Amino acid sequence: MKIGQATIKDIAQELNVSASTVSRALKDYPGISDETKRKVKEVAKKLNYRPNAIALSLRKSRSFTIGVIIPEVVHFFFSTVISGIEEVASSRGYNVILSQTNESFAREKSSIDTMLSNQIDGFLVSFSKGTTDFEHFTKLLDYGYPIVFFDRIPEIPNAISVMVDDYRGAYNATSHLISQGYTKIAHLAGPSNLSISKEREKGYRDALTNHGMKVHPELIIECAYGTNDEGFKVTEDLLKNGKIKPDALFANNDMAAVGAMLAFKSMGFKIPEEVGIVGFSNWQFCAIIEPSLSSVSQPGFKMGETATQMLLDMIEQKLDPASITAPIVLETELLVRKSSVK
Amino acid sequence: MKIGQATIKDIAQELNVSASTVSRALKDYPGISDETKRKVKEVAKKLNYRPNAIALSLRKSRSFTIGVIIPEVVHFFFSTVISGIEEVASSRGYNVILSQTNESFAREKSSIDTMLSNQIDGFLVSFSKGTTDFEHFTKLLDYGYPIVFFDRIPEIPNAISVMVDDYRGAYNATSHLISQGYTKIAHLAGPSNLSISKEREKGYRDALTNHGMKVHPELIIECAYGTNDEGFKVTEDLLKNGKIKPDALFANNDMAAVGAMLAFKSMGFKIPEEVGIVGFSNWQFCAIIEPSLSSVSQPGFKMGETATQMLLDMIEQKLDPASITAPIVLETELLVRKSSVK
DNA sequence: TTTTTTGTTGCAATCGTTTGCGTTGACGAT
DNA sequence: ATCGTCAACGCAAACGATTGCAACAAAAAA
Repeated sequence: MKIGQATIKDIAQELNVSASTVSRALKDYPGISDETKRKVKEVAKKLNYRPNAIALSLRKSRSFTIGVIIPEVVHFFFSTVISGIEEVASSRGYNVILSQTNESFAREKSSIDTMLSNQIDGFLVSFSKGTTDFEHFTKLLDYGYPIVFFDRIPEIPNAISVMVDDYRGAYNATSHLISQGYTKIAHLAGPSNLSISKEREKGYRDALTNHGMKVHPELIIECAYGTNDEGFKVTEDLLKNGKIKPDALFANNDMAAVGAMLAFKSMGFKIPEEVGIVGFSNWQFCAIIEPSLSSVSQPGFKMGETATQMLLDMIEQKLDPASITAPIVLETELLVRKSSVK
Repeated sequence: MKIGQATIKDIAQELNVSASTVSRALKDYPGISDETKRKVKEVAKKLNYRPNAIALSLRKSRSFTIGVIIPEVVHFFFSTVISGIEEVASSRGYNVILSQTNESFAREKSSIDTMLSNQIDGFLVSFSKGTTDFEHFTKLLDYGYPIVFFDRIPEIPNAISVMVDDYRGAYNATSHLISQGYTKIAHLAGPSNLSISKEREKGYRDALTNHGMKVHPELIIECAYGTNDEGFKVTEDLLKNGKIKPDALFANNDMAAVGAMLAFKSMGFKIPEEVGIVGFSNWQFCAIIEPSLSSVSQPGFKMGETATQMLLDMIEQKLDPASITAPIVLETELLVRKSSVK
């Protein structure tokens, strides 16, 4: 009495033909009379026949399902990426199975394991902050298993990845602050084991240097969590105890930027008149807070789309992984709002 | 050369026993000598054996996978729910396959179809705004297919659903505005075909009535999209062309509330001194905008957890759907911030 | 020694579908 | 009458795992 239970055999029985004939008739194979094809299709429709994808997967060792490994779902950028992934996957007839690691290495590994048992056709991965050992990925890559990394990309050979131009985004953001006349620009950096953090910091440093300004290491502070509170605390601490008082700040992410903004405000600084701030990611709230927060927008949706297209092309052998030698880089856009314009 | 390719047969061959023996040995069935069990497990580990979940699904007609149908992923509340779903599912050994409908009825139907072919064990559904015909659900329910609806729940018999107490949330929010001395409270309502919108509007109306205030229909405006811009526009229009000028506003969702807030500000009103505002959902930005936005927080994570627990219990026959006669209602919490305190 | 019991293991079917190959019968050509 | 051709279809194995039943040996009971 279960749903969609009509099988090829049921159709076969009803018409007194063999299962093979039904299978071929449904797929318009040659060697089946038009008459039979007609009848088979008719009965199939009558019985509401729906091919059993599981049986198909078993036969073909293909599941038409891709696995997405992501640190957290409740995150504006990542949810945007997921959205892009889902759009492309479903339009190309693939299912998306989702697993969030909550930034835990152990969960990342076990997720991959269970997905492998489910005969996933390929992986879309943004690894967790806790991941420093990449053997579970390299092993798969060695076997030729299709994987596309996005946003957080590993430093391993032959890995296919899609990223945004973090360096240039950070460079532009910092240059913008400089052009506005701010002179002592601090940086709230991200976790140092993520390449995106390093790239952003490098962009920040190079922008200063290229504009003839000095880089003060004490103005670069790592925010491991990237939360509102953390941004507030480190900024407050910097203002109270630091030797150099910054008059601007470029943050690795928007949440930290907001925290910093609140800290500056609570210490009596006026934004943007006295202090300029720029964030990264362009979360939804950037436009609606007071003052509105300038930010580097990342094309999350496009990243999801691009990564998925590539993965599916690899799965369907339309794309040779060896032909991709460098990460795909998507451009960012600096959205200048009130928080950084004097 | 594919990964995880070692099958039960490979183990069997290596030890010169039959596949059945291996299967039983791995599951510690009685009737297999300890010696054999030991050897089998040893070889299994050596070959990195991983049971093929697809083959298992076919055999047992169970996929240990649940399907989640959701209007959109890029939405704070829904992403929170997904997070809760994922936590419970993975802790109980289930996979989550995700599909977003983008509020389209057609996609909702086709998603369900493909998931059915994938032998999904059950559904977690929040249907789209475009859904008015529920036959695709009732048909499944009639067959005893496990479904749990969340947040947006249908008015069909025997449906199991989890919702938040929208009525009480709205009632409390409105009462709070009244207690602060606001007298002409407007309401930005949600799409009228969603029960959550109706409940919230009802809570708003009842709060007014019970406090001896009149309900002015011209102060209730439907916002079909619930966006920032829409909230801004309708509020601006209300202030410019409306007969009654509101001095407070309760919005069906936070985005619209922010839009309204910006509209009030742009017309020169001071918040909260002259105008009080309360939103719904407690999006992340509520706490960081200026003034911070009072809002009714919905337990999204808990909703995901609860719905998933129930679904899995139904799937595993630990819960008889017939024993659930009313929707499960989760409590909301009114978070009072600056936007509504004179 | 014969029979029964017990402990281990294998055979084969099953889940739903696909597919290489063999079979059947009709028909035209010789 | 015999052969070859061809269209139309069926058989059976395969994908990987599970499981009822049968089989077989050795050990215990008769």
